[in-house]
Parts: sequence; structure tokens; C-alpha cells
Amino acid sequence: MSSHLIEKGYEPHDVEKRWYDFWETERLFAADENKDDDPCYSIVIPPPNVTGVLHMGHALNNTLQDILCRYRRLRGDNVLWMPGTDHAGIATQNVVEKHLAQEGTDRYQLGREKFIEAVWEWRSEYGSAIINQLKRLGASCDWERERFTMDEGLSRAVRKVFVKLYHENLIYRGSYIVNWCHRCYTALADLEVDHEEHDGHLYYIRYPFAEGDGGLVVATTRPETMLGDTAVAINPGDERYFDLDSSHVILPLMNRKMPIIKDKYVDMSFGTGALKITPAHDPNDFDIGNRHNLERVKVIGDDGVMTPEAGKFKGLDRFDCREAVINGLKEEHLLEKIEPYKHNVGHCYRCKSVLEPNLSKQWFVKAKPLAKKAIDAVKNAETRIIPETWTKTYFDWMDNIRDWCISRQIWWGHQIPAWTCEACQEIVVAMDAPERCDACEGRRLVQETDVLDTWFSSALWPFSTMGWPDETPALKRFYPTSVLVTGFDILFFWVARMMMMGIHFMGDVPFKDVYVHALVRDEEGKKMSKSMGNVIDPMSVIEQYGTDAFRFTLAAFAAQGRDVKMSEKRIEGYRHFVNKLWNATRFSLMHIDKAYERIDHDQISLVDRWILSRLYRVTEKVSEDLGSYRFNDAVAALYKFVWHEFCDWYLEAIKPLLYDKTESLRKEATLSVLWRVLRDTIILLHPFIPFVTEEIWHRLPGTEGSIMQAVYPSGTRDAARWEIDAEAESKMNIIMGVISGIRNVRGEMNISPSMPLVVLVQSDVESTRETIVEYQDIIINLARLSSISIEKTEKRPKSAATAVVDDTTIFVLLEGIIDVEKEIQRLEKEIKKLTNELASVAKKLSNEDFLGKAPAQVVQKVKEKHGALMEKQERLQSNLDKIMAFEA
RNA sequence: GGGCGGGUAGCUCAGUUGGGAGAGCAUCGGCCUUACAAGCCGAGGGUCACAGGUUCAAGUCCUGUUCCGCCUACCA
Repeated sequence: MSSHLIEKGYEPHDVEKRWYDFWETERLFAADENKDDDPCYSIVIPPPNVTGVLHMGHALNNTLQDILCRYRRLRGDNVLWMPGTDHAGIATQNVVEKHLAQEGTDRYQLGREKFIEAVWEWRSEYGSAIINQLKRLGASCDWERERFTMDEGLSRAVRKVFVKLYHENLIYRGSYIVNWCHRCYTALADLEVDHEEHDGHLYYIRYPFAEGDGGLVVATTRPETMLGDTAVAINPGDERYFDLDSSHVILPLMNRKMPIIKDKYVDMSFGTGALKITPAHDPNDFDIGNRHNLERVKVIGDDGVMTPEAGKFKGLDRFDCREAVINGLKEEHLLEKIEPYKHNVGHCYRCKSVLEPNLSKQWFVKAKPLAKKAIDAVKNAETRIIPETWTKTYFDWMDNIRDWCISRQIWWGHQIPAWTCEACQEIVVAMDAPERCDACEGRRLVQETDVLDTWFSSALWPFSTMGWPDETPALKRFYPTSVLVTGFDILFFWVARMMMMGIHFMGDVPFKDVYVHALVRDEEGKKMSKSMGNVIDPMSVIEQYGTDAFRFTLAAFAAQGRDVKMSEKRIEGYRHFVNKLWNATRFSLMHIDKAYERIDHDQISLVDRWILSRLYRVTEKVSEDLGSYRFNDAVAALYKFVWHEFCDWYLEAIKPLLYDKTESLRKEATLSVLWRVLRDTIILLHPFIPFVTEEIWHRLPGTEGSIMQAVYPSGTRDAARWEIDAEAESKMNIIMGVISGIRNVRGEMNISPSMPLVVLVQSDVESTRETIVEYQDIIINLARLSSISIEKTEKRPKSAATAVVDDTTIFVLLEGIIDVEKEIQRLEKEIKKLTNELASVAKKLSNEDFLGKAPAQVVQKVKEKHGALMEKQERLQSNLDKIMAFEA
């Protein structure tokens, strides 16, 4: 017995902290851009918001990345996992503004410079929260390289990109309708709009003709915008309006004379076929306005309050104004009717306020030319999207891409590097503040106050984090990255834009693979959200079950193309797995007290050969599955191997030898196999459950350093014997089959587990008999027998329960104990089951077409199955007959 | 409006080129067997949403129906 006794249950808490610190201190996560020989593997983290806390999505996302990175490191790759956070312009500004509000001040009182200082202070105090949570998760990022999108280096990259795109005419500035959030006081990109269906109303308003009686009735969901109307449009083909008396209408409440224009955009089948035109507050109306040279009257201000252009409604909040307008129209009897109407309303994705389409001067990226190359790269498989189904979504969006509004009217972010000359209004775009105007040599230049969309800087992440625009060794070695692991919710926001920028500026795709994983939902499949109260906090899960159990669960759930429905029950189940591994180790270490580097293959037993063969198979399987991002399959294979092969069969089978006090070469050989299998198993498991495996590693004799530096098990290392042992597997299948058959009888006949049984085994097949004779000790041990005899002839003993496995019949002799009735029932049940199975197989074989058209291999297989079933049924039947005759 | 994914055991879900319906949890029965009761040994349980089609053969491919979820969209 060794002195390495360990605790009975695995306690994750202090273990996790201890080993994470150890890994960091030893710099085991560090990539080396100056190393030439090893293959490189790189991933950039999807940077979480610096304001964020870790949620289930992050947990899944980073667990998968960590599994890949740890796996590749073990295989000997030079791995870079680049970590960092993004500055989350609007979100962060909102958070800091809330803090200021609590202190009774606001950013306007502070002023821009002081406010930005306050954000940096906030960041240094709270910004590392999510990083620490990633560490709790075990994330093996190269933290020494941690980046932030507002770092000086990354800011330089942002400016460089902006300047270059501007001079390539891929960035322009202009007045357009944008999505405006009055609360955040900024424009948003189209993507940043959340559409929600609302129960609203459709208001029918009559606009009287300028000449004569009557008027045109228009329908709108936003009556307050009528104050900014500058025309009414009808379809030129609309017969209803062919002979209008008047060419103009009078805008009610404003008393403005407006033209009736004709535009094919108008849908004759909707509403009245007459459309009010508000060029300053609707994107379609804006286009129509351009076509007809209409005036743009902006009635809703950027603060959500009506402007002086709204006449007597000036100063009203936009929603109050809606009420006022309706009342005003009612008084003038111009409101024809109100219908309930469901329609989509855009909301700010950051603060959920209702957005207004608003006329505004903004900066845009011309997306089409950039998108084209990004489309081609996926078409040419320079970048693979996995699962493939997402490529279609990617193409759909890319094909219909629209210009990207990149300016934001907030303070926290990269200030746009454009300066306006006060003298001549010339715009100068440059990396650094220019000293004089390019056009007039004027020296008074004012920088643009807008900042850039956060996603603009995130789009550069794969190369800006590696030092671009400098030509760094890191870029040379690690770009393009091997894979991007991300959720589909930011496929457009981020992945598509990185593709565009990466290709444009690096001349190469940013990643070879994009692995798109599922979203984590609650048990009912709903998106987890704070407002619904269905959020499971990863940190509390880690507290309760340990990081390893949590990670194993996440990986097990990560089947491709499916959402993850998180359930604590499953986490609990995998905690049991971690504990099982722990206890298997505990048992092993009671017998192992040294390293066994060499296995004496002449001395090892059948079960030893079998478990080595199974270990080889699971090793291959895990490599295959991780190579194709099938995390759940890898987890299932490992789970089955550890629990149902290593623990249930192997450890149980070798117990008698281990408990035998006498030293022998045989025992030494088995111990060496046990040592090897345990060591290799924890190495295989380490990418998934890093903490417990590191802990075990250090308790296992003969290991050095960290498990992270271990040699990954592979077929080449132990070439002579390290392979599938088909003979051992097939023999073990016979042995295990016989044992299971006996156990089945014991269970079904309610025979106490402690009662030793006498068993007679019969088989026609010589090799089967030989195998059973040779390894009868295993059967006696695991099936709890007092004796076993093996013979060829079929001669049914008195008072026996029967089990048939393949070519073997097992008689459990139970003179005086057997419950004949029970045995008859048992056999009848078994025979009935076989009869059903046989029927479907026989049907197949009686089908001429099947015999003629199916591949010979398949026919052969079915025939064999039929034979086996027949034989089994016959034998059970004959035993039933005998037992019944005996009974009678 | 367009697109995508899903409906498989009581629950949560696997099931890769079409050829034996699986796992975990839950349930039932038996065990405190000297690693683990967070355990061991057994057992039961499914017309693979519905209707057609292709095929010798369909959970798997095709068509339609239905229910659920998501993404996307400038019809007032």
C-alpha cells in the first residue's frame, strides 16, 4: 500500500485557486512568437465588454476555446490565445453616467476631458471583473498580452484604418436618415436596432385639398411626424386619383400647403393609397424626398423633444406630442378613424428606448466593395464556417449589406481623426492632429467630436492585438488565426466585419475556421435575460459544483447546430463524473507507489491488453472529435471510457491481483498498465477538466511539472504495442458477455449479490470454450461464483436458470433455491422479445428485392443476425420446454 | 414578407455518407461487496410531430401540413 492516500471526495475550491496561480506563475499560457519549429495555433478571444460580468454565453464560448488551446498545447503546438476586452462605447458610457448621476452630477458638468478620465478610472477599478471571472473558468489565455480596444496601440490601428479607408473613398460623411436614440443621444447602425412587435394604432388623417372640397386621407402609425410632412404621394397608376381637382393639400395643424406628388414607391393596396411624406423622419420618405426635391423639416429633436419647426407643439415630448396631435385633429374633424395595428418598432439595443429615424450628419463605411472579398474568401474556402449551415446566413447578409454608420455622438471611444478648417471648412483626415489646413493653410482646425462605433475597433481585433500596423513577429507567426469561436448572435456585428477588415488590411483572412456555437438558453429554451429572471449565474454554478463539472457539462451540451438548454441537473451529473475520476485515482494510488515507465508486454494480462486497446481507441476518437469541433462526442467518449470501461470493468477485474500481497512480475505488469492508463486518461481529460487533472497529476508518482507540459498520448509513442488489440477486445467481449448473463439471472431472479453461484457454461465453439477456461478467474470474481465448469455438449442440468449469449449457453445452477415459476416467466419474456426481433429480420430475408439489390455485405450481416437470433431462441425454448416438463 | 433551426424514452438531449433506436437524469427491483451511496448490480420505458413520396431499406433524402424557437426586413 502506498502512502498516497487521498480524500474521499473531491473538493474543488482550494484546488482551483492553487493551480491557476501555479499556471500563471510558471507562465504556462505564454505563446512564443520567436519559436520556429513547432506548428502554431492561435485564437483571439471575442473580447467581452469591459463593463460586463460573465454570463453563460461567455462561459460556453471560453470553455470551448480553452479546450482547443489546452489540447493543442498538449499536442506540442505553439499556442497563442489572445485575450482582452472591448471598450463598449455606449454601454460603458451609460454605466459611468449612472455612477455620476448617483453622485449628483453628469457628464456635461464634468466636460468631455474630465468625463473620459472618469471612465478610465472606472475601468481601472471595475474593468478587470470579467477577466477574473474568466480565470475562475480556467481560461488559459496569454494574459501578458491582454489588450483593450482603447489602448494606445489599438487606437493607432483604428486611426490608421480610418485614414486609409477615407483616402480610398471607402469612408464618407453625409446627411442621411439614421437610427437615433434620444436617450443615448447618438446614432446607431442598422444592426444595433432591436425590432419588437408592438400593438399600436393606424391613424387615418384627412389632408384637405388646397383648392375645392374634400381631401386625401393618409394612414400613419406615427401621427406626430405629420408636422414634418412636406408632401403627399400617390402611385402614378392609381385610378382612384386620376382626376384630382387639386394639385396641393393643406397640412392640418400646420396650415402648410404641400404638393401631391406621384411616386411608384407607393403601394396602392395599402391603406388609402396615399402616403404622407416626412423626409426628415423616415428613410423611405427621405429617398422619395430626394427624388422630388422636397424640403426636409425636422420636427423631432435629437433630445426627443419637438423642435420649433413643430409650431405650437414645440417643446413637447414626442409621445405627448402624439396625443396632442390626435386631439388637435379630432377638434378639426380631420381624424377619420383609428384602427388597432401591429407593427415593428425599433429599439436601442443598449437602452431599449424607442428609436426615431432621424436626419443627421454622420460618417459611413462603404460596405459593398469590402464585402465582396469577404464573400469570396468563404466561397473559396479560405475561411470555413462550421457548422456549414451558417455560411448561407453569412452570404445572405453580405450580399445585401448596406453602408455602415460608424459615427456615434458619445464621448467614450475613438474620436474620429478628422479636422475641419474654421477658415475654409475643408476636412482634413490624418493620423495625428494636422498643423494646418491642406487647402488654405489655415491653422485653426477643429477635431470632429464624434467617436467611432465600438465594432469598428473590434473589426481590427485579430491584427490590431498583434501589433499592427507594425510588422511584428507575432503577426508573422500567428496571423491568420486558426479558428474563431463565437456565438451566431455576433456573426454580422463582428465576424463579417473582421473578415472585411482583415482581408483589406492584411491581405489575408483573419481566421481559417469560424466555429459557431449555440446560444445558452434556460431549461425552457428561452433566452436567458435579467428581466425574465431565468438567468443562471456561472459563478454560482462554479461555487456550487466546481469549475470542472461546469466545463464538462458545457462541452457535453455543445452539439452542433443546437441551442444549449442549461440545466443544473446535468451539471450535478457531471460533478459525479469528476468525483468518480477522483475516486478511481484514490483507489489506484492505494496500490501505485512509483512510476512505471515501462510495460512488460510479456507479463500483462488480458484485461490489461483490453484496457490499453480501449485507451488507444478513445485517444483516437478524442483527436478526431476535437479536430472537427464535435466537443459533445469527445466528452461522451471520455465519459464512457472512464466510467464504464476503466472503472466498471478494468478496476474491478484487477482487484484480486492488487489485493494479493505477494509480489509478482504479473502484478508489477498490471500496476504498470494501471499507472499508464491513469496518467494518459487524465492527460486526455485535461483540456476539459483542467483543475482536477492537474491535482491528480501532482499526486501521481513519477510525474513532473505541470500536466500542461505532459506528452499527449499518441500512436507513435509506443509503436510496437500501442494500438488496437482486436484479439483482446474480442476475448473480453466473450468474458463480459458471460458475466453480464449471469448477473442478469441474479438480478431478475432476485438472488442476493452475496450468494456465490455455481455455473455451467456450454458452447460448440472451441475458441470460446478456451477463452472462458483460460479466463475463468475473471468470471468467478466478477460474477461471484463458487465454481464454473465449461463443456461442449448441451445437456441441461436440473434446476437451473438459463442465459444465452452469442454461441454460449449459461446455466446458473440453483438446486433448491430456484423459483421455477419465476424462471419460466423470465424465459417466456426473453423468448417473446426474441420472436419480435426475429420477425423483422426474417421479413427482410424473405424479400427477394432485398436479397437482390442490397449490398452483399448488408445481406450477409442480416443473415448472420438471423442465425444468431434463431439459435438463441431455440436454445431458450428448449430450456423452457425442459423446465416445464421437469415441473410437470 | 423572407430565411434558418427544431418537434426522438417521463425530463434534457445525442444520433456525420440512408442498412442493428442511444446517453444522462428520473422511475422500479436488489445491494452499506475493503475507490466512490456523489456508489454498485439489474430492469422497465419510444408508431423518432402528422400525411404522402423516393428506395430492397427512411429518425436520416424529397414534398406538403402543423406546432415551437430564432434571425432578418424601409410597406405607411
